[in-house]
Amino acid sequence: MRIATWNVNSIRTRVDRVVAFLERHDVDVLAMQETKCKDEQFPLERFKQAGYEIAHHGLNQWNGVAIASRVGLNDVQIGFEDMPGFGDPVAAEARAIGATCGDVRMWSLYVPNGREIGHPHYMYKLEWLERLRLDGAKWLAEDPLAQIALMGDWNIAPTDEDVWDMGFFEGKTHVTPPERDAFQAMIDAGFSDVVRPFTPGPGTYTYWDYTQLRFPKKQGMRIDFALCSPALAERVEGAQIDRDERKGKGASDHAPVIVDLD
DNA sequence: ATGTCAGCTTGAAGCTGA
Repeated sequence: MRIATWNVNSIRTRVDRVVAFLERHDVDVLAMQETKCKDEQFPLERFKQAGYEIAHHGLNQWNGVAIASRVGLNDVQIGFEDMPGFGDPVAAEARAIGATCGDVRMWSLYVPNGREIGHPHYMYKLEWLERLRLDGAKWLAEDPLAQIALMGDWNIAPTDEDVWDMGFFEGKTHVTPPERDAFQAMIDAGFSDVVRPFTPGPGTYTYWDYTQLRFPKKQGMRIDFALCSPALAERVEGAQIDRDERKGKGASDHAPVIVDLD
């Protein structure tokens, strides 16, 4: 089985590219982030024609997460237990959706950006990650053999190798110790980065800012991850980052990350 | 931050978010 994750940065703008990607790579399950639309605006029919079912959660033009599957799509869950909200009034955002696809419990996750160090959104990001970790640890405690894939845009570069220039990120989010600690806590809870062994760095990224010619200059960040439970990690046979999808007109600023399971 | 995007408001250009 082949699973993947991709921050598509608007599914309505990107649907042609996304469906072509699924077919080109023969992907069974895709976790999408930043669909940027409400449920009724999601281009369901295009996926259906290609043979995929969709579970989508979108509340407005911000965030939005989805799972496309051609191997079943069951027990859909919107958000996780005690997932923090944001805003005034505080409300849950469309940042997490889970579904069982074949024998894998898939999650599409869009971790809050954080905006600036010390910003309320930064505190929200850390709290969101902590609650996700607690829920994830609980799933594994309940079933140590659970096959769980936490797929998504984590908005964290876990090591200095994961950004093009640490100097540039001084005083910025995505690289701060509290964010990195929160990411490491997911690893310590039992979810491992199954892509890195197949895509070593330095210079291996999944995201390049649209501005300043970051992509042609190879100035990116590695912030999109597939974190797998122990039982699922054992099944991983390969992984790749499809950098080609960042090329050309109409590209998302993120590249898809693909994982092969036995 | 924005030599870039995307979506919304609104009726051409400004705002938010990334």
